[in-house]
Amino acid sequence: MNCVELVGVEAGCMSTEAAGALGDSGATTNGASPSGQGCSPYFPGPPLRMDFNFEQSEVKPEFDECCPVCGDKVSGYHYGLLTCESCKGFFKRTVQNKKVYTCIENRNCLIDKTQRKRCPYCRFQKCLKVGMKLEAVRPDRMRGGRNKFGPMYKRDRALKQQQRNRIIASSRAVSAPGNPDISMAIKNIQAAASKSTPLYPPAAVVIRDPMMGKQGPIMNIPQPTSLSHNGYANHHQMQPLNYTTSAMSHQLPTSSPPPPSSSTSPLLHPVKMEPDQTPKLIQELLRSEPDHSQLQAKVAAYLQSQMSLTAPGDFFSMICKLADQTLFSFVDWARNSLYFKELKVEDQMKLLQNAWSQLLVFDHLYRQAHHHGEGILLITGQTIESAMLPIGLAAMGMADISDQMVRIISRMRDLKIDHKEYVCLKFLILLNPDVNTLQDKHVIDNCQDQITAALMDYTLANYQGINDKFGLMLRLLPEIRQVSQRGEQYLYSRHMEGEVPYNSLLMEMLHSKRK
DNA sequence: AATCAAGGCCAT
DNA sequence: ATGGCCTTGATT
Repeated sequence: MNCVELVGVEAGCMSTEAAGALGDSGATTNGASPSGQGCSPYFPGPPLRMDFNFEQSEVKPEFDECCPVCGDKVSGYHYGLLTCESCKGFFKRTVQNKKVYTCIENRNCLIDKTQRKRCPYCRFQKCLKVGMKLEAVRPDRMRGGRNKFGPMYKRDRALKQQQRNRIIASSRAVSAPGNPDISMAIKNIQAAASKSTPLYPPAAVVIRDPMMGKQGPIMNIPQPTSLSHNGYANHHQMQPLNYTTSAMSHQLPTSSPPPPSSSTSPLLHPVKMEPDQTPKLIQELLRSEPDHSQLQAKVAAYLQSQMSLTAPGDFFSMICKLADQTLFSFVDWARNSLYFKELKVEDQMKLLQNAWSQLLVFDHLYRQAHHHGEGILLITGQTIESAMLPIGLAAMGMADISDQMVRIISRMRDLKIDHKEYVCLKFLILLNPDVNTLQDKHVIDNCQDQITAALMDYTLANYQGINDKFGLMLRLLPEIRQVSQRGEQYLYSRHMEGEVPYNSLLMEMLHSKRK
């Protein structure tokens, strides 16, 4: 069919058949190989088999998490929780030798893998903060055996496994034939999700800012915005949503992706250009875009259902829930999109774990770049008053990130990044061949090259007026990455203070950590 | 016998 | 002082 599939077939399916034949003759019955390598089959067809394999390979990967102290790779449970080997040793030495450290700075040093040696004071404080147990260090230094924390470790393991299963279950629900609706999966996961189908958006969706007290709402009902002339425009009529008619009536029927041309092979090397100057590959990529109005309605409905369950004024929790739902939509998009859906599940997981926060940031910034009204535009179509923005972000300790985002938004506006370019960049963020230990790195390399080539052709053909638009666009990506990493760090610190809603895909991703 | 979280060792 | 690897021994 296409390049990706062909590669996949060569690399995987053939060997699978061979393995199957071997299995019958009695070599290794059911995949005695520990972590799905060459013998992990690749099925371009039914996603069910992929999920099956996913479960198999995901039996006990406990240690793919990161150390809550420094972010390094965990080596097991140590003194109460999963930590890395070095923080285990550090904690042991500190307690055994009754060390007393002092901080030369302000007792708030950043502790990560590279800087953990810099300030033992802050490192030890962080150990205690994340919950390492002094009592687990033995006064008598007795070796071996078990301590009273054994059962706790066991419970924690079971809990983590449960969470994984839920994520897997939701993924399966999404990919199950006849049920392409991720919101169903979401509802299964979210314990408190409302059963009713709320109307969108209710007449008075108002979130009050904790900092503002009673002064006023900061989140308003959307007004018809300038969205209609950019890529977010939608060509949709959703009957139940008559509330939005005023906004909808402004929507132009967009240049919907041209009818699926009979030649379904977008991946041929020479970039084919249609009369409208859009490479065929980009047209294919556009087809996996979610319907924006449906997505907007879903997220808004979910958010509304959560309003009553969230403490009034808990601005941060609502934003987390919003991000969580957006994340689900990205996972859904990825799983159904060109290239990605053909990858091995292990690689899919790694790519998503690498890209999730960048996708959230990029999507958010792109939305702002095309929003010319007041305030911040949310995925739900609601806006947050801009007057609140600096205060809100500063209150959340994100003032510096906010500055950087404003600069990126302004550059995106200058570059006039359009929807097709947005889609390409999304793929480029997701299909990052530099992610560690990818099984099919070469395939992803190839995808990256093709999309890059198509994007360059498109941009050169359509934006001759903007000097080096292509290059400048690509240079946005490292900055987006930087913002997303700082965002992750921030989220992690809030999580440690117990302020982030638990059991979310957001947290699952945050903890999945790569490297 | 296997597991795995304690403590110990030692090159860096 | 650090941190990767080794040894130990109660629990399963």
